[in-house]
Amino acid sequence: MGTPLPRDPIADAQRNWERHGWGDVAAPMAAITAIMRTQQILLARIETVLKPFGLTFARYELLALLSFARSGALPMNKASALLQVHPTSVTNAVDRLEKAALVARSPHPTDGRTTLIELTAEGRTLAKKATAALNAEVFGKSGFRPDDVDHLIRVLGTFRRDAGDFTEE
Amino acid sequence: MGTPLPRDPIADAQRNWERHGWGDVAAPMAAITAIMRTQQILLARIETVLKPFGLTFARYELLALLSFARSGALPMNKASALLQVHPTSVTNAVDRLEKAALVARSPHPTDGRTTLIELTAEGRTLAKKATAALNAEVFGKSGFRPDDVDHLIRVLGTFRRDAGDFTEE
DNA sequence: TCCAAACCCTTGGATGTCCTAGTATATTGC
DNA sequence: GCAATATACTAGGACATCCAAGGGTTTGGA
Repeated sequence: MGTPLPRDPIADAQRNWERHGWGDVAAPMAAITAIMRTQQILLARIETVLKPFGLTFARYELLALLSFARSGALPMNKASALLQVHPTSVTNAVDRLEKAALVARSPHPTDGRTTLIELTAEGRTLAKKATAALNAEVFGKSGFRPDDVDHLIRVLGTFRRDAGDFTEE
Repeated sequence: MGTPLPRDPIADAQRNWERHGWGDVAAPMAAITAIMRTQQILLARIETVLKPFGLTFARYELLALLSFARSGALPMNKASALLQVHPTSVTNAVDRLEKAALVARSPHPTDGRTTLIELTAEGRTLAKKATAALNAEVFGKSGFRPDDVDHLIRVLGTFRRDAGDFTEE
């Protein structure tokens, strides 16, 4: 957003940590801070691409998830688990997507507690277009070298498994 | 975050991308999604550690930044630039920190447009304690292997530089 | 059978981030 | 010197995320 800084603020922070005698954790601190900032940059790029479609990243993720569901519908709690966000965030996203006629709520046939979310034809079309845009403008231009991409997937995959995201492998 | 999933949802998404003929961008998509999720996990850990201090990550970052400033005070716009967040986010954070008597606003001596933020004694003490807690509970237990930490710092550093965060190096 | 515990979704509140103005102060150019 | 432009902060609104709490539904043990 603003002008580029003359120096890397995270490298400066790492030096500050070392200068204060926290050298043993300065590097992980820098790595974690870098992850936070990278996420911010990537999210901004994604939101920029999605804006013309009237979508935010949260809503896009839900549309994309539904578009890959075999039956075309998912229970809210399943979506919450797969997207790894709080159930209330799904409620919020579905409210807005439903208002835009991109998804529809329907009662679960056998479990009265559960609500199913289903893509409308319009929602499926928009998901396809938005995905094409993201692939072309963000994922296809990530700026990461292919080996770095593989390394990120491996390292962050291990981290997420250890953090309790999933148990496989 | 509920129970761990049986399978890695990001690996599943990558397979879905490949199945739909987007194999050329499936890996970057997975890496970027993993960064988003990792950030979410790390932020949750950080917020958990900071909660007993009555701090959020945004407010902690500001306190930490001020505690490293030589003069002990920084203009708001400088803080905004160094933290790489929107000026209104700094206004928001300062409002709350000021209400908690951890920082104080003061007019800039020569530039009437500028407001300086300064740590109070209380703020400086709290920043020190919060940093110690974060070092012990989060940065010291990141779960990343030392070589992976170095790799992350390097790869994400390049990414941030290319994204226009800074110009050095 | 029946009631307590577990589960699912929604509402309301707190935070944070950004954007778009709007106000006030500085700086620049004629 | 004064008007036009630039800069700094704040106000209000849109979104997203989480937590706590509430109401409806199902399940399972006494």
